Order: sequence, then structure tokens, then C-alpha cells
Amino acid sequence: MDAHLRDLRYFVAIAEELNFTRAAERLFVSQPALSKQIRQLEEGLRARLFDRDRRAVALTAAGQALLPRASELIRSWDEAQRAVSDAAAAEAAVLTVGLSTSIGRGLLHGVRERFAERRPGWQVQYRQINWDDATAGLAEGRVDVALVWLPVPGQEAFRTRTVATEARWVAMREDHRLVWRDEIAFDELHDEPFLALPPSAGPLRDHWLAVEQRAGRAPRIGAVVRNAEETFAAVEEGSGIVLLAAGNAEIYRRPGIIARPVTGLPPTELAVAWRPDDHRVVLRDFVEAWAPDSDSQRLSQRVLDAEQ
Amino acid sequence: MDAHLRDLRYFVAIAEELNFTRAAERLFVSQPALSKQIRQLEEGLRARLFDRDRRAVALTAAGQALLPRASELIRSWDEAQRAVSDAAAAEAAVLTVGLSTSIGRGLLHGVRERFAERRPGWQVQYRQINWDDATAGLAEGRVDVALVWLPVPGQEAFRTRTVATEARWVAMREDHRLVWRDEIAFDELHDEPFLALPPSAGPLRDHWLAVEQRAGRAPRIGAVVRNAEETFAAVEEGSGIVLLAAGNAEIYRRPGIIARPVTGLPPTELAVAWRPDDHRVVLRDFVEAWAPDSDSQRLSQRVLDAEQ
DNA sequence: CCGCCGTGATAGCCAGGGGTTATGGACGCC
DNA sequence: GGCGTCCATAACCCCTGGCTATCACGGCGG
Repeated sequence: MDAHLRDLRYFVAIAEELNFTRAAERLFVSQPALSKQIRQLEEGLRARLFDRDRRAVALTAAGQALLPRASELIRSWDEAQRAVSDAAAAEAAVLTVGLSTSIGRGLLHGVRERFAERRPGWQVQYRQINWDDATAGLAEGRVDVALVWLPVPGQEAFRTRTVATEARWVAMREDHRLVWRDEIAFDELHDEPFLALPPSAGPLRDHWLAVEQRAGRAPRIGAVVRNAEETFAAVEEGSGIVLLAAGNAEIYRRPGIIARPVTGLPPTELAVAWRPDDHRVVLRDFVEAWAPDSDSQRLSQRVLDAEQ
Repeated sequence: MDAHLRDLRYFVAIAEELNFTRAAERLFVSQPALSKQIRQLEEGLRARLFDRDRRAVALTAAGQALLPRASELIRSWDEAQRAVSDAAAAEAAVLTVGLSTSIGRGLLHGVRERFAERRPGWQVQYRQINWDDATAGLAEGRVDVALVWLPVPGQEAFRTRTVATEARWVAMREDHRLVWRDEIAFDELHDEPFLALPPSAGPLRDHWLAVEQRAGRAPRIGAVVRNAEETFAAVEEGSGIVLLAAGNAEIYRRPGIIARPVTGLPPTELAVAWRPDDHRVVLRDFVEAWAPDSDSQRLSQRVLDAEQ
């Protein structure tokens, strides 16, 4: 009897939660679906995996035997998937780059040139990823490398190299009470409704809400936005204001929306990120194309210079 | 995207055959089913796994990356299944024993006693397995240990210990031309129609047809039989004659059927068999219960004595 | 003691996945 | 040029895997 790897994921989730309902939520399926699948898995294996005696769910001996093996199978399968897409990418000579922001800043041209120099024949495919995944597709293996704002969730799970350090600005509708200022102290914004990234973005959501600079007072959330289009639509519509990187204030300039520098906030960092277990040379070449001398400070300075 | 482990088996089979049609036969599915599944696997992985250019099938780079990992996943899954059923068996304190023959011979009583002595609280569950699987369920992991006639197919894949060595007899209908003989030379039986085990029994089928004693002349097959019931029904009905172990001549005695010793044939061996990677103590205890002093010769002798 | 809440199981329904047979189309071979 | 081999496609069918609604049971609070 062969199982679906999905069923093993179900099993592991329940084994971790020891609660069918919560596991179902985590897996985005209904609780009866989980019960049914586990029952079928148990029938296929001819062994009960969980003792459910009305009040508590517990692993049986068989379940305990399966758990580490199932986790390992899932891990191996995920790794196999990555190996396959890496091989396919290598054959097609395409590197897929996840973006969670517009880049601009004059960076892309230089990157393209330096990368082409090292890897003639290779193409770079940029893919825009919504902000529910703050790793821009890296976590799910949808991209080979990503350009993200720090902090990236689960940062220790990835390697990053900063390619730009920028002050944070605020974007607001042109009829906002503060538009006449040349720059705005963050303290004045505490009670404004902010646009927020989806909760799944974790620490990055907090970063763009400047939670650490609020001294424990919770931010007001005007709307949840998942990409730049949604963001500026929400600003235009008056749902709230939003922090953004200085460089993006220029890129996303549009009629009816004003951006101003914010004081009292540490700067934000744009970084290139990759998986630590991905040792492909082409990947290193791409990363090097962003910061050829490994000196991200100097690079960032150049970026800032260019903006003035 | 999660795959079904079955699909990985499909993939591996095709990768080995490099031929969809032959792989489909080997897997007992239709060729279109295989094509469809592989296409879906390829879609799920967003990578072609095979180049099929009309005349030949070959692995792509992505396929080459997947092959060893898929094999390993399958192996791990099979191992996990065994671990689960071992754990379930240990919890229930049940050892499942596959039989491909009746045992009798006064052996079971002693085995039961010696095993119960070492493992109080454990139960032994005997399961009759048809002869298509000459390993009596061991190969498919349906049993923990098996009692089989040697040679067991893929013998190097299992550990065996002989528990009885017996001469071979022949069973025939009472109106057979040779029933008046006290014993029969095998040479006289060359042209008789024989009952045969299913082809999947491999070398064991040949053993009970005494192929090696026929000097290259193919046996006549009267019928294919898959268990003792079918065998004696076929003998009674006149489909042919059949070789059997001396001990079984007694056990399976029934009206209308006569058994006689056959000369000119090497004896046959009954053995207890188990998987070499199964190191459970309870298993060793069970094996020891068959041949407590590791001296299978003495045990066999005792069996033969008991028959006289 | 009663009713509510949380939890898992069950029932009934529906879409689609995985199988089948029949057939098509490209290529190599005689 | 006809035939055989081999993979793909089409049409169909059943069962699986998902859903919603509901039940059964135990704990708990009023």
C-alpha cells in the first residue's frame, strides 16, 4: 500500500498538534477531511496511529514509529523537488529571482551586466511574489534567489547579503494633514491608521509598522495589503498611510499620493537572500553580481548617492 | 505539490525500463494510465522528466536528479511500513507466521511451548499464504516470519533455518496405473502430467516439478494450483499427479488419493525464514523455538523418527 | 442539574483523479 | 508501401478526497 505524501503531512501535523481541529486549520482543510484521511491511512497500514479517547489524542506505538520516518520522508521529498527544479533550471539556463518589491535604483542594469559577464547564456527570470510570503518564494522553493526587505522571517534559515540601506519614508494621500511638512517625526504618526502586511509576514510586518518604535502601544491597522498595487490603491482610497523605503518613494510616485521622509526610525535594508544548502556556482555568481566586492556598505553608499 | 508514492514507483519503473509499455506491464497497469500519471507528475514538478522523441525514451537532467531520490523515498517508505507493523505487532504482542503448507509433524506443539516459555503473553497468529508467493508473505511484509519449502525465491534476501528434511512422495488418484507399487522411481513419472505451482513461485515451482531430475525434458503441466485444497481437488479430478513431502502425505491423506515414496529424488527441506534486517528479539526467540540448539540435523532426525 | 462548548466521528454530496478500452500518429523495418 | 512498435489522446467510469451539516460525548460553569 502506497500513501500520498500529503497524507504523511497530515499525519505529522496531527502528531504535532495532538488535536484534529487545530491541525485541520493549520493545513487549511476541514476537520472531517483530516479524520477521513487518517482513517484511510490507518486502514492502509493496518494499524491505528492515534488513540482518540474522547478527551485527548495520543500517538500509539505504531504512530510513534511512523512519526520520525514520515517527517524524514517529507523532508526528503521537499529536497527532491528542489533538486529537480534546480536541474531543470540548469538545463534551461534560467535563474528565477523572487521580488517582493520594485527594485529600480539603477541596480538591475549593473547586476544584469555583471551576471552576464560571469554566466553568458544564462537568463534571469524575475517573479513578483505577494507579501504573504516575506521570503519572496524562497521558503517554498518557487525561486532560486530572492530580493527581500530585512528582517526575513526565519532569517537563520537563509543566507542574506545586504545590497542597499535606506531611510524609511511615509506615503499619504495629498489631503493628509501633514503633507505640508518637509519631514515628519514618527511620533506624530502613532495614532494614524497604517496599512499592514499579512500576518504571515511575521517580523517583516512589524518592521513596516515600526512596532519597535511604538513603545508597546499597538498600531491601528487601516487595511491589509499584499503587494504594491494594493498598497497604493489603499492609500489613494484613504484606508491609511504606509511606510516605504526612500528609493521606492521615487519609483511608486503617482498623482494624489505624497511621500515624505520620516525621522526617528532606523533605516531599512534590502538584501539578496538564498538557501544555505544551495551551493550552485551560478547562484554565487548572481549574488556576487549584486555586491561584487562583498562590501555591502560601499554598494549601499553608491545607491544613496545615486538618489541625491 | 505532494506526490503519491505510487507515482514515484511508476517513475522509477519507467526510468529503469526506458519504455512506457514494458513498465506498464511490470506495474500491472495500462500504458495510458502510466503516461497520464507521469504527465501529471511532470506538471506538478514543473519539469519534464523524460525526453520521448518518438523512438526512444531517455531521462532528462531533472529526471536524473529525481531518480536516486525517488528510489530512496520508496525504500524509506517500505521501511516505515514495516516499522509500523512491527510496532503494532509488539503492542498487541502478536507474531504473525506465514504458512505455505500444513505443518503438523508434531512440531507445532513443541514450538508453542518453547516460545511461550521465552515470551509469556505473546500470541502466535498463523496465516495461510497462497503459493503465488513462495516466501509465504515475507517478501511483501505481510508476516513476520514464514515456514517455507526451500528453495525460497531470492533466497539470499532472507535468512533461513532448516527445521525438517524429508523425502519426496507422489500423490495420485487411486485408479492410477502405479498405485500397486510400494515405491516408485522418478524415471517412471517423467511423462505424467504434473500439478505445478504458479510461475511466480520461481525456483520452488521447479523444485516440486523436479525439473533438475528430468535431464532437460520439459514437464507436462496438468494444472496450476495455488494451495493444498486446490491441489487435492485437482488430483481427485484427475488433472495430474503431484510431489509432496513425506510428512504431508500423512497430513493430507484422504479417500481416493494414494501417496507413495519416490526414489531417485533428493529430499526436500522445510525451513523457517525471516528478513535479515529484522533484529527483534521476539523474532529470534521464535526461530529458536524451532531449533533450540541450532542443530537442525538433530531436529530433523527427531521428526523423521516420529514418523516411523 | 442543565445547557453550552470543544472535539472527533458520521452522513451525504460533488468534483476530479486514476483507472480502463479504443484509437491516432510518427517512425523504423522488411 | 504495409506493418509493427510505441507513446499520446479521447471518452468513459468508479472511487477518492474534499466540502457542509450534524451528531455524540465529556467537561464545565451557572
